[in-house]
Amino acid sequence: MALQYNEIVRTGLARQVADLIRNAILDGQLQVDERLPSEDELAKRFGISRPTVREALKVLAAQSLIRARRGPTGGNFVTRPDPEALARSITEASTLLVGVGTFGIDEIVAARIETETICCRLAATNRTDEDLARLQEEIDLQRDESVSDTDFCASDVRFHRALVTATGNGPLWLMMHAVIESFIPVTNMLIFDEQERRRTVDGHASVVDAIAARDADRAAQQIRRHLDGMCAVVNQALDRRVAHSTTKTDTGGETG
Amino acid sequence: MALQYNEIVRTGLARQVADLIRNAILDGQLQVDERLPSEDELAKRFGISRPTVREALKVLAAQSLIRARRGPTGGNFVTRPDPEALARSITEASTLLVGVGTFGIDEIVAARIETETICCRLAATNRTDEDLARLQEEIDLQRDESVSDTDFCASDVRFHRALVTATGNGPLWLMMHAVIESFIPVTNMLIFDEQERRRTVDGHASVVDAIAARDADRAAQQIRRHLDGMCAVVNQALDRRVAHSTTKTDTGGETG
DNA sequence: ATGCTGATATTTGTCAAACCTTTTACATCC
DNA sequence: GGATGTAAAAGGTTTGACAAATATCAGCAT
Repeated sequence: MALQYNEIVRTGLARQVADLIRNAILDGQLQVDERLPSEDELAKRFGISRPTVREALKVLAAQSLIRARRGPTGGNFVTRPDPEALARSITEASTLLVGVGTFGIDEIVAARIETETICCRLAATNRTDEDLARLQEEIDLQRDESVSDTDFCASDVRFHRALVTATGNGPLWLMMHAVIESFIPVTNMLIFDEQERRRTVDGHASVVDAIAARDADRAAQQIRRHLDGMCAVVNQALDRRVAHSTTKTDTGGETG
Repeated sequence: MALQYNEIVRTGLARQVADLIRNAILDGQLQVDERLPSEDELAKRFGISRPTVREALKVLAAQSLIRARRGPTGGNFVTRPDPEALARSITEASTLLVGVGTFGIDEIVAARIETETICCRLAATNRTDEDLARLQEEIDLQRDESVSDTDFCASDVRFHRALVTATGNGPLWLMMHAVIESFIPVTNMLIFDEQERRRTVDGHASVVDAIAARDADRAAQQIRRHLDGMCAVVNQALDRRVAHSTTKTDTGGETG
């Protein structure tokens, strides 16, 4: 028989084991909260050492697919997928992407305008009174001129988060988290000054007014006006930066 | 002095090390493509053993924050964040969320309608000729009645992916990927039959016509009509399912 | 001089066996 | 019966070694 050159496995053992278990979870062969065999057991079954098994399990734990508990009733268990945990990890990774200049500011602003318009429409329709109170709370905080710029920006993020929550739409909430937690700060960082604070909070207030009245069209119109205004300021800031950097080489991140 | 009950460290060593290195990367203390100290070196510096260091590194590698290479010039390197890799991991996690019934079908459909409307508007404005060709290619494939249902659904996913790409907006592309790769299949699975195929491809064709003409409003209107129609079919399917399950207990997933 | 070959050093990958820590369950004692 | 001790089970960590990959460089033949 001619020699078979295929099927030599070059991926690491830990990686293979992690993939096997992950697929078992994704296929539903392992149910939520089900306990995996003990690490010793897994090592024996796969014919590899326990440290290697542990590396594989750590990978899955890092992806929040399993969690470990010690003790006689302990072990590694399949975790129920958690939107919040996923949102956190998306935010983290997305922040990193933004940090290295993967996206252009113009793209980010455009994405914000479009997606947040949606949120306003849906929020106007589906909001509860608690959602409204939550939004108003942030506006009140933002009107307080004694809060620091840092706190103001944090409140800005919370405001937009509350806006998404008010849509009552889980999938949308998940999608928007990356935007809110990583795109908003990068926008704010670029444009922020004293004067902008008043403009920002006024824009927020108009939006909430429309949402309170359950007027989807007006809410959409208001957030659009707010963000278009912000867009203009961003472009000004970018122009200034370009003007300043004409003499020296541009070290800023570029759109990939 | 009264006994201080505060904070004894309960997190594992591997976890702590992973967090330290992760923060160093996120803070920019470790640049992209920079090499970490060797595993032996890290173990010595942190005062822990190498397998523990490796568990920590595996966690970071699982999050695509670092990659390892062997050999004299090898080591663990900070990776450039990759939108594609992030999109894949979001898709995987999102699929799992959908699988355990975290979201209701109604929510998913609503999110699809709103977000894909955006995509159509932007695609109509920003599309290139290649984008258009890509979209048309999938439509031609979908018109072929000899392709299997599985292939048809795969083409459906590719169509919507091409739609997002045509917007030319990176951040939006990232956000939409979760929708496309995990929300579309779950919708299709529910409603699919022979008759739907014709309706679907006709809807797609109308959308592409409008995008070809760079008519944003018509594109938005067409995708909305397409998805509203789909929504109706979904509701019918759900009603049927409810009718069938009135005798037995409902085992379906609920909105969390 | 040039180009291949092979030794070497470095670094990650894997293994084995043990010990430590946490947690539960059960037995024990007052 | 309730507090307390004890054993067992499981993950957490350590140690030390060897295996595999791979860049570098000396050496050799052309």
